[in-house]
Amino acid sequence: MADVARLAGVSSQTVSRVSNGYAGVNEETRQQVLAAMRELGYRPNSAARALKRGEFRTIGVITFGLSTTGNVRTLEAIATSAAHEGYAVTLLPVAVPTQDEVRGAFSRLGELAVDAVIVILEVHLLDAMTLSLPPHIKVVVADSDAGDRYTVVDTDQAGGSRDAVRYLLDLGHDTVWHLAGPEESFAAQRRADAWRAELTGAGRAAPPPVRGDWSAESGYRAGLELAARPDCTAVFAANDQMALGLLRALHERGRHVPGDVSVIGFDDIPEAGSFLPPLTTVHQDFAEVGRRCVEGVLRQMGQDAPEHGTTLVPTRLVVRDSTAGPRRP
Amino acid sequence: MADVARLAGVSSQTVSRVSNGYAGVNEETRQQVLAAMRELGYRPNSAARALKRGEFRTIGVITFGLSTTGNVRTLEAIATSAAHEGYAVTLLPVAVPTQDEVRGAFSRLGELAVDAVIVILEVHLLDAMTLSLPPHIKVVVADSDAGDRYTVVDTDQAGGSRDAVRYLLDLGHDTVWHLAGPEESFAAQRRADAWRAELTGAGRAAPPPVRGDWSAESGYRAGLELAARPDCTAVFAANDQMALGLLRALHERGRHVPGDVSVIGFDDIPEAGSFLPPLTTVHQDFAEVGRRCVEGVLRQMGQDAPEHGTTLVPTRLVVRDSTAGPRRP
DNA sequence: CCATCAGATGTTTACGTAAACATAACAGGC
DNA sequence: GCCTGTTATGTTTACGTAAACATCTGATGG
Repeated sequence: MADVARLAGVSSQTVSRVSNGYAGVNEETRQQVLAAMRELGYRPNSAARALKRGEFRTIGVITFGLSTTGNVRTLEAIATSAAHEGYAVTLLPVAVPTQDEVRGAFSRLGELAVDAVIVILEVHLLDAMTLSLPPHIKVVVADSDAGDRYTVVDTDQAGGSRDAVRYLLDLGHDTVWHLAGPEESFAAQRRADAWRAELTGAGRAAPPPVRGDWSAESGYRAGLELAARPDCTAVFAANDQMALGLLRALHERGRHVPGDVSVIGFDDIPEAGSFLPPLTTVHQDFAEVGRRCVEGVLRQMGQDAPEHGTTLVPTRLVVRDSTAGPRRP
Repeated sequence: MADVARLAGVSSQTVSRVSNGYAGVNEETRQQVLAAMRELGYRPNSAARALKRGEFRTIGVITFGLSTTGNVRTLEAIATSAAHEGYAVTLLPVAVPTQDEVRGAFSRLGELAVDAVIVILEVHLLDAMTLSLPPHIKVVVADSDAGDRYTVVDTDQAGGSRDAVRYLLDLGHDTVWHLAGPEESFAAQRRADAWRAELTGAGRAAPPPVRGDWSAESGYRAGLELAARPDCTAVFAANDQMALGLLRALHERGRHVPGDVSVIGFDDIPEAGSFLPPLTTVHQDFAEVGRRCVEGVLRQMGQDAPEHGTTLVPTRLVVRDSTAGPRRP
């Protein structure tokens, strides 16, 4: 900066003003400074800036694995929104979802150049580490429940699930089976609860849910069980990957979809429309979730006190070819 | 830091020494300083550190969309390896893959707190922007060709493709059709070239390739074309998503897989084993690619001059149920 | 018994920037 | 003609850290 100032024949402060787009700089001077910057290939040093301004213009994102579609799409939206607001995004991967690992991520975070954090993690992993966060850092939690402690942004898991169940009931099925996600998952929990609530509300008996771990493979195994039950004519799978495995199992066992069994998934991954048959599923607006996370974080940065409360992003049922009315004898 | 020093009754320099794990500090003093740190909730300020040390311990990753499986898995591996080496990862998403967008990302990068960059992008988007990078920043390019200018880490696209084609030929097919990726993609190009080379090498005629855009939907459309050709008994799809669409098209047209048509994909996405039928595919070791990217970047940071040259990560053919010998009349 | 040296700690300084304050030049009003 | 206010620019300082250098203490050996 000093070099630029010297070359342009001005003070370093004027260079700073130009570099920050300050108003009160003579146009002629401004051009000279800009020319000097170009000539010397000047780049403002962001460390010095951060030091001086006391903020990094960076948001940290803690997430467990980028393996699940949802996390990735949310992350992408976060990165895009953040970039749009002039913020960078720093990634904090948590290798294994244990308390220790999460604690480690949070403590690394403590010495990281970050103004705020967005957490995409199951809440039960989050409990212990609240304290270890530097107090001025703002937090938003995605896809979890902690509305009493943090700002939370989440897909309307319950609404989407109820829509799915109701759609199947409206088609004439007596009841709807559920291929649930892993027990530890809050999202899985919510989807299962809503499924049960909707059935109960309609006066139907809820069959025992079958549990998977989100993977297509686990959906296949669960599907083999379900295929063996002739009274199973409709299944609500907690995500599309498991639905894929389910479709394979049903196919192998000669149960036709949607003739014999209707299947609905959750997420609407890009491939869902190319399954055999194309999958009816609950569309999640991950982009919106990401956007609102960034929004929440920025809003908090404008204030002094943290917020709490939950924002729900609505879902939409996408009807394709894996659902039909039951075959009546 | 000054507060900690005061409370512990030492100089700030000693605090710095403790905070950096320097050897020559009396154990007793050390404990006092640590106690003071705890009491005051001291966190080293990373901006000041970066300013003083002249490095950020951060790697930037420029990538177009996180939509494609490969990019994400590579990114994940990069983040994990980097964390392991004490580096953070900053994400620079490129919204639309145009020269302008990429140029924008690179210029944002210029003022970003980053020591090195890993670029996961098709090279043809990269050409113009070489200059705009601050000279001291190290670059590694993944999944692209620029071995003459940068360090490149890539999957052995050619090897994997040749394996796939040879496997199909060995099963007895006369030739292998190709469902190619988009023209602009370097990876697609390489896979197509290798496919053609292997066929030619075996003295077979290469049928005209059908082009998709990586999406399952495009694979479906291409599949409808291929299904109409009775002489098509084996297809090598440039990725698993397109293979999925292809399977659907073949199924709809009553062409049995693998009875009538054999299909091989590329990537080995987690769902590939749950396709109908489970997909034979070329496994890519994304984790290894990511690891080597980080390694390459760190190696360069130890040196003054940039490197160039290409590292290839081998692939592995995973045989499942979508391939078989041709049905001989 | 003193020179020498190693270990432990303190002092000074600089990293690059921008806020706060200071200065200079000039225009307009009385 | 002088005071006031505005605009453009310069000077000083502090952000939090760590390298370089300085100092102090006590031990060792000739």
